[in-house]
Amino acid sequence: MKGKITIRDVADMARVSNQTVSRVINNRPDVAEETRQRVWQVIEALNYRPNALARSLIQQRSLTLGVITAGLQFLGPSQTLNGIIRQAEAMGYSLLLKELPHFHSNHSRPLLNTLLARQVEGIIWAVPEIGDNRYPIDDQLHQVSVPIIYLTMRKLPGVSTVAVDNYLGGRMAAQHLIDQGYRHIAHISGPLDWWEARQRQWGWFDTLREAGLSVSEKYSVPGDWSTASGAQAMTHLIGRYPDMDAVFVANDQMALGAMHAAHRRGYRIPDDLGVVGFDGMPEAAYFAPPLTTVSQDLRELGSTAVRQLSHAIGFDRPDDLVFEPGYISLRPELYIRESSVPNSS
Amino acid sequence: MKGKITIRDVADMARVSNQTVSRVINNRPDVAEETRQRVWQVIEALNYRPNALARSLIQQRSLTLGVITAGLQFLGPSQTLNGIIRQAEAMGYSLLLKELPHFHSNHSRPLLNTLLARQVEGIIWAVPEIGDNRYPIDDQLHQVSVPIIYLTMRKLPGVSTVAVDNYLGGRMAAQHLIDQGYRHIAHISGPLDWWEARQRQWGWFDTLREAGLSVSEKYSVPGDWSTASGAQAMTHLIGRYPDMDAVFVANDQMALGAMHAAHRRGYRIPDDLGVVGFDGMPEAAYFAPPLTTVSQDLRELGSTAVRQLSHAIGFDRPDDLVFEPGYISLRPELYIRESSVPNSS
DNA sequence: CTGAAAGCGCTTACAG
DNA sequence: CTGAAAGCGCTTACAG
Repeated sequence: MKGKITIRDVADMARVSNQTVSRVINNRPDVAEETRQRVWQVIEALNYRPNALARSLIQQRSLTLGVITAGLQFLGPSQTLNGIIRQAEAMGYSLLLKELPHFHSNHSRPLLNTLLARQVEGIIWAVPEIGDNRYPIDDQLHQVSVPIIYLTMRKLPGVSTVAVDNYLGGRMAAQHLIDQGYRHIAHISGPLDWWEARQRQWGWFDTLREAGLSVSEKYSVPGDWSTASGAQAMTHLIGRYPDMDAVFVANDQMALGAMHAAHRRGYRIPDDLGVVGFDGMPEAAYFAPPLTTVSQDLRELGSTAVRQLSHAIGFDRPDDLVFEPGYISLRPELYIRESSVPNSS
Repeated sequence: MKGKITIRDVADMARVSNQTVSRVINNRPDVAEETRQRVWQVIEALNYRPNALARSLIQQRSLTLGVITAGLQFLGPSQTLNGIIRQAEAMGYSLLLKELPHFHSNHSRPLLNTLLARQVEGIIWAVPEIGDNRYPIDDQLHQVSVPIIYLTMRKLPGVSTVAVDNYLGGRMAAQHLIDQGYRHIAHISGPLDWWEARQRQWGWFDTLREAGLSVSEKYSVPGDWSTASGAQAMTHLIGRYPDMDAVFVANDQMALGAMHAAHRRGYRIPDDLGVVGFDGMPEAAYFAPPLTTVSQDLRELGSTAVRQLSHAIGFDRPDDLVFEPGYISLRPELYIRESSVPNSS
């Protein structure tokens, strides 16, 4: 460790007091031009960098946001983080990042405490709602003195949440398959302790039922989001549901596995079997065949969360405005490709 | 903002001095058991959380690492970040995350300054080396008072770097295709201003030349890493290199696009055309056909970087040991699948 | 236009 | 075992 240069060193060398240096680095107007110049020269000569910790301490403002994420090795969480960090930098916030050891972890307390100890001005809880992994947070929510924005979970009163409308996405997928003439539409879901997985499943279920098509929970087989599990689920479905002529798969990766397994069993896609995925990963346009998918804009999800959080923090908000917690729902979009458009139709 | 509880509030309420509270929260032994209990009770009652900023200021220790990344929306950077954060949390470090607006950006200076102002103890430069995007950092390296670990770039004296051996990976891919009996092996590279792309290309080139096979820069077409560009590059190659019987593609996503385009042009994979990718993304095992690929462990890359950085910082290092900057090379691994194993061989 | 004093919320010697 | 004093590196009133 080299001895750090402090504001005192600059002040001494420029023969002014430290608060004149402070005025210079904060671009205050009330400094003689000649003094300003001299101070800047010393700052550059010494390569002085003001200590942001000291500044935060006195200003009671850290300009830092905390993010708690999970499963960063997967596409979704990292897309979301990408959106968060972009928007945060654009708004002048730094990001303190924490990751849960795994999706189901309910050891979020120490992570939350670390963030709060470091005086973050707000927190984004970017962990999908799975089972009761959110309870520890709800539990201590009333003890947390900074605003929290939740991502991707169900509506709760008094809580700010941003989420993609997964139920609508499920409906869009199912409706599209119906429109294309498919009548026996199965589902490969995500793990059913995931809120997102259940929403997509319900969208599929409700749409089929409302259309008067035969539908049953038996026609829905869960995977674990992985390509391998999609292949396995498809094999189960083939055994269980011989009439099946289409399948809505809850993410693109499982859809890839499902198409792979169906192909090996002699199904031609889309003629024997229509397939729709979920997520809109760019590679899906190059699967064999190109995959129809319900696209969700997770980067938009992330940046929306940061904007909401900034409002909730309120430094940029007029004093007479009050932040109202609310639920923001993002609309997914259907990308239609070969996998769901039979040649005969 | 609720009025924050400070150590003074706890001290007053527990009728002790603030340094006794300090002793309790830092688990110092020299506190009477009865006092300790009383203080803890007050801490819990007031839900007191020590301010980490104040602590860092006096202890001259932030327990924070800075990470500069780019392109988090892509698989590679987010895998690497995943490895970094895991290891950082395991070692008790928090992470301050910054992202360059795009890969080529050379506006890294403000990001670096923000990190240093916040007193990070070390920095991981997790940006691939592209063109001269590293120069701004090299430029001010001598002014930076904390250790930096670079990821994924060429060897430089006096600089600590961790990288996958991309040259070796290129060699492994080419050698494997030769071993499988292919003789006219083309290459789809990444953008050639990327160091990684050039390394993989050279590995391919050298291996073919050493094997006495015909090889030329003309047989190498660059893509931009995207699936779409892989398809396009393959179309070019088909026109340019009619004898081609195999291709080494510099990442799995372009390999997907390349297989897609080749398939449309009537090539059967692997019999008419052998294909090897790079990265080892899990989905590659489910491509049509399953893709042989050179796998790189980017999470290992990230965690290795954190371990190195921790050594360089030196709080856990005996005083008589000196940290020697060095170059750590990670070995990739070949996953052999259908796309490169002709049925006739 | 500039500086002496006080303080943000902690920890580190130093007394007793 | 416990507390009064000093200080980490800044900024914020307050004088002049």
